[in-house]
Amino acid sequence: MNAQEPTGHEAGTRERILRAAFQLFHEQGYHATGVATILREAGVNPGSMYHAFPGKETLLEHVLEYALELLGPAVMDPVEAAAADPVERVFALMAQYRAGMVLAGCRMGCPIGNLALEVSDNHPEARELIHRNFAAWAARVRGWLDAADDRLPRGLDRERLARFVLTVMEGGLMQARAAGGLAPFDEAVAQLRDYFDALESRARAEVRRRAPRRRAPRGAQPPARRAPNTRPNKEAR
Amino acid sequence: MNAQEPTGHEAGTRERILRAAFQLFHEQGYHATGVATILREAGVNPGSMYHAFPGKETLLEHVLEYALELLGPAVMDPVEAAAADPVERVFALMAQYRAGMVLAGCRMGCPIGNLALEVSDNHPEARELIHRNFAAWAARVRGWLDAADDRLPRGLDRERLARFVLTVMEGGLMQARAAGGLAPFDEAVAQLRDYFDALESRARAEVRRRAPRRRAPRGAQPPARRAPNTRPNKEAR
DNA sequence: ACACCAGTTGAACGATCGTTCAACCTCGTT
DNA sequence: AACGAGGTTGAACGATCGTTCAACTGGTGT
Repeated sequence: MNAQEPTGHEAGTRERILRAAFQLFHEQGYHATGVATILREAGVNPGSMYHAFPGKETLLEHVLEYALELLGPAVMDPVEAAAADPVERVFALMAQYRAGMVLAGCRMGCPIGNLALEVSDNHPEARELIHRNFAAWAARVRGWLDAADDRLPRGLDRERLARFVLTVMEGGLMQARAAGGLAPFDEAVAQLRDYFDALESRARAEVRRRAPRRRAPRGAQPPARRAPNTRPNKEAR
Repeated sequence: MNAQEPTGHEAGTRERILRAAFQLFHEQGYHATGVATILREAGVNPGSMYHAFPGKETLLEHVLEYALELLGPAVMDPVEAAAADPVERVFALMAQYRAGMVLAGCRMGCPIGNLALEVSDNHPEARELIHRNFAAWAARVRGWLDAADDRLPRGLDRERLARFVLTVMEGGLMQARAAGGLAPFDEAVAQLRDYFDALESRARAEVRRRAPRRRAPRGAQPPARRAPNTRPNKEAR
């Protein structure tokens, strides 16, 4: 498709518009961002933009597709590289969003979450794309939870738990922005950690009940216990 | 201060503007709502509005104060009336927000949460008021959790748990709006219920460890156990 | 040399934005 | 009856909104 990958600072018009719009929508929101600002930031004239995109609404949709493409390489891959343990990856992901908030001075938060509350009601196409972003985010987390299968309770709905992780993160970021500080986010993450500890503890109790006194039942392989203090990253708070 | 309480449909200009603005900000967001729309909905002329409020930004602040005043009588009091058990009040509160979403066709969500992500970055006064709304919300929940003292683990930070409840609700509402359906919200609430069950279970285990075999230690009063299936309201999912 | 066309330019458009203000109405007080 | 104060009226303002379009540029195919 693309002749040369425009990874550097020299990118095509379309890409420059998408980047500028993504950043500005994230910083100020969709309605608060004027087309003129996007054009100035991207160094592009109105005609060029309307040659690439039919209008501002369509631009929003393409920005959301752009965010979906970036989700893996820019968000999830670094987290997987930073933490190997599947459960710790969940909290490394939290730490990464936290770091983004610190860099921005406790502003902005999650670009998708912001747009979700601003435009999803009156814009069906955007709503669908936001939903796809959330779904992709949760699917990646769900993969980690599946990898931690043996440390979680048997009947646990891991898909639901993955979405719950997203729930906690978005809710935590919202309160952090309202408070003007990261304390609410850190506390939400700490509470989530407590919940995960409870889940792992419950799973251990299940195993104990299943194999009560080193008398292994039929076909029960040893549960491959890990060191109890396996927490590579420093806890969020 | 007020000669007669304007509870009925005949209210003063100020009140009508506040109501219309509150509803419209909730439905469409702050930037997407034009002053002209507020005026039309409130049946008021621009001069009158600018006689009551210096401008749109100040109006937003007064709307947030208005929401803070309404939080008790319109949100929390009905929940306390609907459920007596302190923990069930938490989930009755969730059910009330859920009912609001159903009435609105899975739109809108929490008025404060929406504004939190839209304006808190570029509007310090509004940010502070949003923070106060969240704090008041969590304080009320915290009161319930304090009342359930004996059913929760000893060292539990109930203030933090109350904010966590808010976190889960806001995150759940966000995903529900993105999905266009209440399933994500219901699942988030179910997951929160699971967490509360784990907490109550942990508390019971603590009590058991403290009083191992009906041999009460010094100064340990019986923990006043409740019936295990005390769940007056039907669960969210 | 010419046609062609994707892409760019920037002035200009009508609509809507939030806001202003001089005139006006409606009271209670004197 | 005269007055002043609190509140209302609605036309109008400049700024900005998202968008259009005729003219132009640079590169490619023939």
